[in-house]
Amino acid sequence: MSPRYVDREKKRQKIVRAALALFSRQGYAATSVGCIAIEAEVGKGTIYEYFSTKGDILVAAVMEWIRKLEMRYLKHLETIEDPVERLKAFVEMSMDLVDPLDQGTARLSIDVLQHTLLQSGALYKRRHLMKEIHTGMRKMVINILLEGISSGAFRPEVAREAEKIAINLLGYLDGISLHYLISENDFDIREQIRFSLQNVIRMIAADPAAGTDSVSATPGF
Amino acid sequence: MSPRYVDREKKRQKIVRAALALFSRQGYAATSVGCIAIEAEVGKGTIYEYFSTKGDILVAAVMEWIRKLEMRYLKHLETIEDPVERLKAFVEMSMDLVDPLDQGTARLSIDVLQHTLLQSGALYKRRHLMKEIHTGMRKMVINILLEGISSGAFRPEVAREAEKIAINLLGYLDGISLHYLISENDFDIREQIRFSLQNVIRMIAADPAAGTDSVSATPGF
DNA sequence: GCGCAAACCGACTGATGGGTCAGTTCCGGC
DNA sequence: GCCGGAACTGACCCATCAGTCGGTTTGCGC
Repeated sequence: MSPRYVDREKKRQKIVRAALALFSRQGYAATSVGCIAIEAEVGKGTIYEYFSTKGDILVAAVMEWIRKLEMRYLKHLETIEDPVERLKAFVEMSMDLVDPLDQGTARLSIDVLQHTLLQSGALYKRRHLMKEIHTGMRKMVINILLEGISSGAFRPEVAREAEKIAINLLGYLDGISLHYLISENDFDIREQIRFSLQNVIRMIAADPAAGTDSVSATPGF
Repeated sequence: MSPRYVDREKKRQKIVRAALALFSRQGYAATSVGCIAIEAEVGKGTIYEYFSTKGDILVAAVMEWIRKLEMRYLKHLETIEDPVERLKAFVEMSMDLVDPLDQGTARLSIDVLQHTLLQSGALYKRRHLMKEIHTGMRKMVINILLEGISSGAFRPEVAREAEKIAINLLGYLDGISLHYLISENDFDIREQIRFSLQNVIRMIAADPAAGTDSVSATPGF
């Protein structure tokens, strides 16, 4: 009575990773459980030893994806001292997700949206997870702002509006990225974001000149 | 030899409307052609007298949806003279699509995104249509800006950046709306947009006081 | 009222794919 | 070496649904 040993957590990971790869390549709907099994090099039945429904695989895959992204953000940001540069870095990382036109990110995002908003979606009953992710990102931005205030880089009054600024910034980044994906190369997303960020920084910076190079008096969003 | 007469265009409309209602209520994937037939009060076979695939129905429904939206925008905007008010009205209309938490709009938008971005999507081969829609909206905003400049409400330098401003504004509106739908009531979208718009207006207005009520010196996005 | 073709219909088909389960393999302990 | 049970497997089951097709209804012209 000593059963065969196997690192279940590791195998689970393998399945999740395979699923994530396929979801981002083909989308959730177009990926069958059989496909995932092949990609993960296990039998289809085995999948169901680790997950009870296809939807559960999606949930696990999405959490894995987000977790990695967050780690990347945090790791990169903590190497940067200057608050203004930090804010720029944050924005740039978001851009990097889509700018070398990466439809994988888009496909994942859209599947997440769909399954969060549809009653029949796999994430619908776990909307709180999505909320928490947003809250996490929001806190990241708020932190940058508050630390910028502490260091004197941003104006103290910013504190009062930090949350609003964060919410708007995150909304903007997602929105412009989506539009970019649809419009393909119709506009230069980096220039758009630079333009926008420049204005944000000019508004929140203690030193009005902080708005980087070529600070024309151009108005902006 | 005189066949039975029927207003094909009208019946087609009926099907499209039924489909649109169901798509916005349940999403495209969860809506079967049989369902559409019932909602439209026709036989399933009849549907295929008017459309050759389910995807074609989606295309028609989306175009109908957008057409109506655009009409509503144009009709409402032309009643407003003042450029600042016009810009505000434009933004407010966008908000009205989601604020009394309307997930129908979201479901439609997401289906559109999905089918535009996925190779297997019904709109993939007609991405140009989606682009054109974006271009149309963009032109609407640019027009407001340019007319505002003509009338002296906005600063002349705005002209140079009008397109960038429009692109960013539209991206922002879509993004913040999506976040709002996911976060449910986590933030006050109207306040967020008011905050953002206030700053935009302050930047582009010729008269710095145009930024409406309570123009604190708060920075913003 | 009759002929005819357009319009309509819903039962049927074929394919797809999520989920199951009976059987097999594997491994550690004795 | 053989027992037990966990781990694994893929053929199978079954629900769903897009799309088809043979048959029916409708209403205009004569």
